[in-house]
Amino acid sequence: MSKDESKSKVEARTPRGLADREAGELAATGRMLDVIRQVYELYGFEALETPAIEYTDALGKFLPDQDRPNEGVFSFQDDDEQWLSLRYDLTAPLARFVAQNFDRLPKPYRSYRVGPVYRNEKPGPGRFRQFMQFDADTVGSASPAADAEICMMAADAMERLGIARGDYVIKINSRKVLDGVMQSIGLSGEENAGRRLVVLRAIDKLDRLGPDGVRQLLAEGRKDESGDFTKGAGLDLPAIDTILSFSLGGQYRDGAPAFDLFGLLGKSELGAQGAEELLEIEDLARDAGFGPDRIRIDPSVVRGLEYYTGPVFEADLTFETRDEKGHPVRFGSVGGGGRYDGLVGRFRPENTPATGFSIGVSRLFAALKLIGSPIVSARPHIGPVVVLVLDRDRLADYQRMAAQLRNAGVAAEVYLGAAGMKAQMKYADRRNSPLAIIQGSDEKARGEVTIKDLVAGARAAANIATNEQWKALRPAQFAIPEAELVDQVKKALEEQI
RNA sequence: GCCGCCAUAGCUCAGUUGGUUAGAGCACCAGAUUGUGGAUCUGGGGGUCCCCCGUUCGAGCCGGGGUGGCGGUACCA
Repeated sequence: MSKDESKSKVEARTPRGLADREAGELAATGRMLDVIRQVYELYGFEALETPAIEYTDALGKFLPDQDRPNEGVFSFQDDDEQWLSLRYDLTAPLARFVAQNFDRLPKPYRSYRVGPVYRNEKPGPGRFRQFMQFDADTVGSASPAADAEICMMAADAMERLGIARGDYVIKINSRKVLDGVMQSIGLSGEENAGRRLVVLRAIDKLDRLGPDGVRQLLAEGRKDESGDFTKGAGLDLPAIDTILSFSLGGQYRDGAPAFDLFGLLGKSELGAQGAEELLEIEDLARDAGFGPDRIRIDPSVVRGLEYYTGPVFEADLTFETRDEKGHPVRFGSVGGGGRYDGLVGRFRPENTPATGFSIGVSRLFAALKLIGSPIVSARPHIGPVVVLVLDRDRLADYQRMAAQLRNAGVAAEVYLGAAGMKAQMKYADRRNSPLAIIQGSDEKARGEVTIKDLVAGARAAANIATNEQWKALRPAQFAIPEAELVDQVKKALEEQI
């Protein structure tokens, strides 16, 4: 290759924030998704798939500036000049689908969907620009029973995935209650919308920053250890105490909240209504056997800020793990959701109530790995049986052997290439093949085939010290009559398990 | 977005005050071994020292700017 050519070669690389996933992880993820799917279908939810690309306005985003993609969203223009975007969640496309097919769908419409979503933002540890979500939603029911059902389903899914009771909790809160609390400290009305956002964000950080950090964020602001300053909400002391006592009051005594929900919300009709809905969800769950060890009210849950209108949920893993510095740290959220009564209404004359829950698939996957759930345990991917090519002019015979094995349901391939036998064995090894099929001229003359058990062979190799021994032993291989190939291969495969 | 750290072979890293043709281990390929995965030995392939500009007789090394990666923080539908 000339220098010029090497200079013009393309560098093989993945775009930042995107990753390849290989056979082992795909299989493990697939098993995990199957378990969730089974749970959701038990609850009567049906599958739905929508495209990864939607019209930008259907996703609820404003049009991007000319030739500049919208903040956080991958967007581009179709040849009819309409703006398209890659979906950034699975809820907005569902709202579009329901609105488009409103008359023929049963109401309430229960459905689930799983797939990649895309966000055009800075990737971070465990954060990618393409990642998988698993959503379930009920559209067309305003009843707290629909919310309770979603929460119970999420709890069941956690347990079926091998997360022990007590190691997870579905926390519920209500946007109405949060708004009610803010009304009670005088933060109502349009003019305070910005400060309400700051307060909500501050509450959301209770987990990570603790009460003191949140106190700073509710007051003037907080400087983090990198020196960056986050401007606070500028509340006065009594208001801060109200927010904190509310948010911290989540501990339970004898199954009842340890704080006076209604007392606090006495001044707010909206807040009282939200609280009643929350208690009803909790009652419904409890009657169905889901106690506060699994589903409980937690006033510190905030979730996203954009479209939730009532109850919000969060699936939290409560067991402790250790970060790279050895500090104990809780795993935290693996999913969340809530009621979004306004989303479908963007497309239709009247609002349609809806509630849903979304699982962050890769985060949950990481959690299952951490607790050693067998569902995601790494099982080495078993490759095909490899038929070695010793005599180049007998390729047809080797192909016939592989075909016989495949017809009997055994994954098999003929070695492709002109390499020597040693290289072929190395190849089979790298493929993690269970068996190699060998028929050179010696075997052919006797009407035989040699089957080499690569798993047993590897085990035997560990005890062989010298090259002479290695040569002499030829471990874990045996000759069989050619006609018995399929039966003997199947037998050898069964013995490996 | 803001703050910090880093960038030399596929991977992990050496590389002297700035001085010839930039090295090691691992990995990869081949031979030793007529037809056998491991071990051992021998050999081989593989580099825009992230990019550009500058300083210098001379830059992997010094200076400026950029890009990329990592970490923190903010945002998170």
